[in-house]
Amino acid sequence: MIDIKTGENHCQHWDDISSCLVETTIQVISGKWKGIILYHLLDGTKRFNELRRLIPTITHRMLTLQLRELEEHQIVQRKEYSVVPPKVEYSLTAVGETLRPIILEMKQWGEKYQKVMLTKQKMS
Amino acid sequence: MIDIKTGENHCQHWDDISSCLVETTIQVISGKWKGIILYHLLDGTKRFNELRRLIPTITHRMLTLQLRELEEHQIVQRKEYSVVPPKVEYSLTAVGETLRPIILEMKQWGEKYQKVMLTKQKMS
DNA sequence: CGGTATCCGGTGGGATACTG
DNA sequence: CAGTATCCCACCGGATACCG
Repeated sequence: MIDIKTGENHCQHWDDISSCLVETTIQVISGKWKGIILYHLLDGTKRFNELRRLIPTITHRMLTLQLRELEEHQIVQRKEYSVVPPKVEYSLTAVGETLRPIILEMKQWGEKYQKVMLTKQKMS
Repeated sequence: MIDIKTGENHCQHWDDISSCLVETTIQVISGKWKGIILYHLLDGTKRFNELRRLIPTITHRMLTLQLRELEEHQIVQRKEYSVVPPKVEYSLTAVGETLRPIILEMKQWGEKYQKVMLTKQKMS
C-alpha cells in the first residue's frame, strides 16, 4: 500500500515485495464494507442514500468513512451538486474500474465456495 | 460467509445475495495476514517457522491464529508429524488452490496500482 | 519446534445527536 | 440529503511467559 501523501510504500518494510503487492490489493478492497460498496458501484453511479438502501445494515457513519477511504485510494470519485437538498454521487474512477474483473471473480469464487461448504455440511 | 458449524449463511441477513458472495471471498482472504500467508503457500507446503521467516513482521501468536482461521475455512490444511522436535506442515487444500488465480490477479493489480500511484505522486 | 494462556492498550465501529 | 462530532465499549492484536 502506497501512501498518497508521503509516497511511502509499506513494501519497503518487507524483504519480499510480491507478497506485499497482494496485500496492497487486499487493503484497497477489504475493510468492513468496501467489497460490497465496490460491487454496487460496478453497476454504475450511485447517490449516498441509494447506497445505504442497497446496503441496509451499514450505518450512515460507516458508509461515509469507507467512501472517504476509497476516495483517498483513488478508487472512487465523489461528485457534489450545489443544490438543495444536497445531491452527491459516487462512482468508480478509471483506476477503480480496473478492479472489476477481480471483484467479479471474487463473486464467482464465493458462489462456488458456498456450494462446496454446503455440501460438506450436509454430508457430515 | 457460511458458518461451518451452524451451516448458517450470513447472506440470509441480506436482501442482496450477490454482493454478499463478494464479501464471503473477502472474508476468507482478508484478515491482517492471510493474503501474505496464502501467497507464500501458493509456492508449496511450508513449515510453521518457515512461514515466520518468510513474514518477519508477523508475531508467533498471530501466525497461529490466522492459520487456524484458514483451516476452519478449509483453505489450508495442517499436517503434524509425531517426531521430536515437532514438525508441522501447512499447505493449501483443494479448495484453497482454487484461490490461486485470484491471488495472482491481486498481485498483478497491486503492481499496476503502485505504478499509477507513484506516477501521480511525482506529477503533483 | 510449534504451540497456548494471560495481560492490556489501541482502535474499529455502533448509537446518538447535531448541522448546512 | 449528506455529512460531522462525541461517546463508549468490544475485540483485535502485540508482548511476554510458559508447555509438550
